[in-house]
Amino acid sequence: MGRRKVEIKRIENKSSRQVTFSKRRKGLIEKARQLSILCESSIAVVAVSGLYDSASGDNMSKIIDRYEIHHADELKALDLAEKIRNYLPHKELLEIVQSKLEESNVDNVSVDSLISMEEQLETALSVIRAKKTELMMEDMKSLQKREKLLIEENQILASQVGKKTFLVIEGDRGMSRENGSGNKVPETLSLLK
Amino acid sequence: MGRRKVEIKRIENKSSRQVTFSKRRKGLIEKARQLSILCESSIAVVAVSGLYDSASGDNMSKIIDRYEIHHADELKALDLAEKIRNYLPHKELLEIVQSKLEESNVDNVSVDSLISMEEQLETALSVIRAKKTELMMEDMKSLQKREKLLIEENQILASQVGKKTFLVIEGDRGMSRENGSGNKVPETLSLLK
DNA sequence: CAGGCTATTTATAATGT
DNA sequence: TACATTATAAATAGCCT
Repeated sequence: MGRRKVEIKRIENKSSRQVTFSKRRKGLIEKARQLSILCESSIAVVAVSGLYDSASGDNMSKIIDRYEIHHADELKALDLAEKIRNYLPHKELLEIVQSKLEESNVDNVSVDSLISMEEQLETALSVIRAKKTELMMEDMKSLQKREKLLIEENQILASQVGKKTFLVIEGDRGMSRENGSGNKVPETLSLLK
Repeated sequence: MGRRKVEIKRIENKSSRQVTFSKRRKGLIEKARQLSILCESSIAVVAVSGLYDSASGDNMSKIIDRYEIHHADELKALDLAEKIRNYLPHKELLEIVQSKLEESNVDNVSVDSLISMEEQLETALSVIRAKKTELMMEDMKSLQKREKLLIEENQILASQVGKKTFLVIEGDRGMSRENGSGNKVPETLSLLK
């Protein structure tokens, strides 16, 4: 529907991608709205763009903040700050089209359809949660791997200077609870201090 | 996009509505899929059509079954069976487009975007839940109202025949737990038995 | 009713401002 | 960088089978 036909594949150029996202999102929402009115249905559209731009350092802190990482005792991460920079924030949006939900009267609205929607959203939620956990676990593993390598390297260096190796970890589970909002990434870990 | 322009308002004719729902639903899903690929985003579309056809009597029983009604002690309903028939089932559907969620690697997928999506679905859920509760409350109120009228009427009749009025309620909270699946609506209440 | 078929309307890609 | 324009692709309303 434009000057030329476009292939459906990832748009590499970042700004074009952003522009297309805005335009098509608008279209999608409008279509959902129309459908909900025309066919008296309840439609939810949840779109999260995966635009990984403009990193802010304490994003990961917030994530850890909000979600207790149950493998925290395995999280003996080196250079958490660098890792954090790999987590890029995103643009997000939520649109819920619920035209029908407003005009209901007791006898002809199906409570059951709302219950279905609830259940379906629950299903969507569990998919999202499962994927989130999986990705976080992957991150944990890669952190552990890097840590292990660095510890080894460190031990070699330490033996060369005839000193004992200390690994000092601050925070861990509770570290970003207090200073997680708006500040720079705290120095969470010091090696060989 | 058709032979003529259509106004965006409820389609009264049931079968046209159904046809339009199918066609436009398909279009909506396709749009969502394209957007998710083009812009590397995660999109969930949840559509519940509000087609209130083909009533089955124990629908309400199932609802009550699944959801504890905390106002059950107010639920001194008369003729629950009739009420149940006002709850009509529906067609439902769920489509989750998650093309991006599949091809992630640790460093360039935003865990945070998944968390956002989770949070947004939670938001959508609470809207749905709130509406569900509201509708159920409305139903409870109307049941109570009808009950009150009937009790009054009943008392008048009773006094006319010089008898005392008994209101016997069976089940209540737990009533449909055991026999809620596939059976006819149980006689839950007897008046003046 | 489900599945094609076009005449049209609508969405939007590229471009202009 | 964001917003308006417009040529073109895509969606779909009404028909038809």
